[in-house]
Amino acid sequence: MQSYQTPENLLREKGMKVTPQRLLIVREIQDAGHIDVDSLYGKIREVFPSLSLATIYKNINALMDEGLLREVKIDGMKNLYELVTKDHIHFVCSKCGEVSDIGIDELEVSSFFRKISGKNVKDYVITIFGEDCDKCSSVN
Amino acid sequence: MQSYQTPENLLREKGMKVTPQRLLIVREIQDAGHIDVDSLYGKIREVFPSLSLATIYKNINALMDEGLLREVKIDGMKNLYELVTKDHIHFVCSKCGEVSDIGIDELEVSSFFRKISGKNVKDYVITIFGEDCDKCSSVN
DNA sequence: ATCACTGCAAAGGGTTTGCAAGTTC
DNA sequence: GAACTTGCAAACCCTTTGCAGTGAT
Repeated sequence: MQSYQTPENLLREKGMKVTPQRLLIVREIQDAGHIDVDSLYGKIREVFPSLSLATIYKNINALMDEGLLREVKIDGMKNLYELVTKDHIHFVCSKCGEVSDIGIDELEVSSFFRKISGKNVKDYVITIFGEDCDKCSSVN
Repeated sequence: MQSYQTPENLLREKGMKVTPQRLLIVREIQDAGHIDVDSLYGKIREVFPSLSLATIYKNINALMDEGLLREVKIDGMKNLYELVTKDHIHFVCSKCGEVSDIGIDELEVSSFFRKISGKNVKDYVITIFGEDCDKCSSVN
């Protein structure tokens, strides 16, 4: 299963060269779950101070071209990036802005939307907002 | 109901000055349903050739600040803008890129997502993709 | 040895800002 | 007449591109 691949294998399977910079970029995205360009840049520079923003962008684009990475657009936030994994939707905490994945049953969701829209739903992008995020709740 | 207000009244209710440029901007967005900045700029310039892009942006931001306008972010498309109306989700045709509104029952959708996520869903942004759009289908 | 990647600097595209002139209320 | 809006130009992101040098396979 793709989700359990090491970053290195993910890259090799796509025929991408495994450079230390690229490997760390993938690892940091994996660790973060969802991350924006600047935060990623900051983290990578702790290890490779000479790394340039252009390299971040080139890698993000290369990884998206290979289908390993996905862009996540949420209102009022910078674009985030996440590794492509099996079906999930995004939950965003209105208090702290934390984005987390919620695993779903793809067919259940498709058929729900087919029912209410009358359309043959091939794909969907769903973000739900609420205030009961794990992080905030645990701080109460 | 807000949805049936004239553009002029929408602006007055928010205490915004009703200039000819602004009025036309609101009308064009209303007509288009969903429109990107450049298309809007093109349309407005047919009537006001001297209108500047900065004015488009200032108005978009002012209208969003007043809660009259909403930004619609869809992968692979320029940002679109739509007047804020009652609950709907977006259907995007994978063939032609047409974006259309699908009216929904807000409570039904909330409770569906509460059920599958275990979260107290306060809001959501949903885009569904398919190939059976009205425009494409009618051309078959 | 080849092809791809990195890093730098410059260019590009989209959006915002400051200010003077004009408009709405 | 006060407050706001427009239009222009300049400034500001954020992102991409070109190219020379470096590194992976």
